[in-house]
Amino acid sequence: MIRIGKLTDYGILIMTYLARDPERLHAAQEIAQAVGIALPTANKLLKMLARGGLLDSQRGTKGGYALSRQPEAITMVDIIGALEGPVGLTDCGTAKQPGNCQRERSCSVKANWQRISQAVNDALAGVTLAEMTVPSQPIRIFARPSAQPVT
Amino acid sequence: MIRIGKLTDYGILIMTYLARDPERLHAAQEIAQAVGIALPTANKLLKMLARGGLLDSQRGTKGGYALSRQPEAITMVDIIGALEGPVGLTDCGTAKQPGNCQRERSCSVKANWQRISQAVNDALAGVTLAEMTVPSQPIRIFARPSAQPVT
DNA sequence: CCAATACAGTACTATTATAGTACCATTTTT
DNA sequence: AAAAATGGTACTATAATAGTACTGTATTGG
Repeated sequence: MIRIGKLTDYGILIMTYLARDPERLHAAQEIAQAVGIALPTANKLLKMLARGGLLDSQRGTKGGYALSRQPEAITMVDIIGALEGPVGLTDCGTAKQPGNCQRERSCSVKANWQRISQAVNDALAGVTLAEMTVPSQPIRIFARPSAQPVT
Repeated sequence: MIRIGKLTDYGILIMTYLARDPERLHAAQEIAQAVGIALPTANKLLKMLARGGLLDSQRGTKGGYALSRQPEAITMVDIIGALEGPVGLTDCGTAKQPGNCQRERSCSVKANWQRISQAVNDALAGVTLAEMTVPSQPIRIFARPSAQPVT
C-alpha cells in the first residue's frame, strides 16, 4: 500500500486544528491535547512545520504557533513536503541519488515514473487545508491518461 | 516522501520486462538475471504477481511465467495492488481497522483522505504497462480540484 | 517410471526506516 | 531574574520491509 507516515497524518491533524482558528497563537501543549497525541511528538512536528515555512512561531511565555498563510493557500503537498520531503514514488523520481539507476534498458521506466509522481503531486496540490476542515467538501479530480504523444 | 516499496519497484521492472515479450514463457532465473535482482527475490515477487492474477505460470522443466493479459490491460494499480495491497494513503482510507479513528472532530478529515486516495488511485490506474515499456511515452493527467459542492 | 527442473507456499531472519523521547539552548514575557 | 515556550539535535525503541531458506507439487524428458 502506498502510504504516508503516521507522523504526517498527525501533522495534517495539527494543521487542520490550527486552520479552524488561524488568528490566535496555539501552544504546543494545547495542540497536543486537542489533537490527541503526545507532547514530544507534537513538538517535533510543530518544529518541522515551522521550519518548512508553514507555521509562524513565537517564543516566550505567550508564545505558540499559527498558520503562516491562509488555509486556502496551504495544500497537502506543502504539508507532506515539509514532513517527508519532496513527493515522489521512487528514489529515481526525486533525483536524490543520481548514479543509482544502472539498469540497462529498464530505465526507460524512469521518465514514466516521474510523470506518475507528478500526477500524484498534482492531486495532492489540489487539496487545500481549508477543504480539509469542512467535513465532506467534495473534491473532484480528473485523472485522464492519454496515450497520444504530444510531440 | 510518499513512496512505494523497493520490492514493488522491482516488480514493475519484472512486469516491464515480461511485457516486451509477452508470448514466451520466462523462467524466474532468466528474469532475475535480466532485471538484475537476486533469484530468491525474483521468485517471491513472481509468486505474488501470479497469485494476484497478473501472471500465468507453468510448472515443470519448460515452465515459467508470462503476462496473463495484454500489457495494455495491466495498469500500475494492478501491480501495486498485487504487491502492496489496496492503494490508500492512510489506514483510515482503506477501511482495514474500523474502530481506530477515535478522534473527535478531527475525523472530518477522513472523507477527504478517501477522495485523495481515490485521486492517486486514478492516476495510477491511468498508466498501463504498455506505456511503461516505451521510453518516454507522454502521460497527460489532469488533476483539477473543485471547491464546488456537487449536491 | 524415475530424475531433473521449475513453480507454490510458508516461515524465518536481518536490515532499515519510522516513531517516539529526551536534553539543552534560546527567546520572550512578567 | 524566573518562568514559559519554541529551536535544534541526538538518541533509543519499535515496526515495517527486504531478503533468504526450506519443503511441497507439478511437468517434462530420458
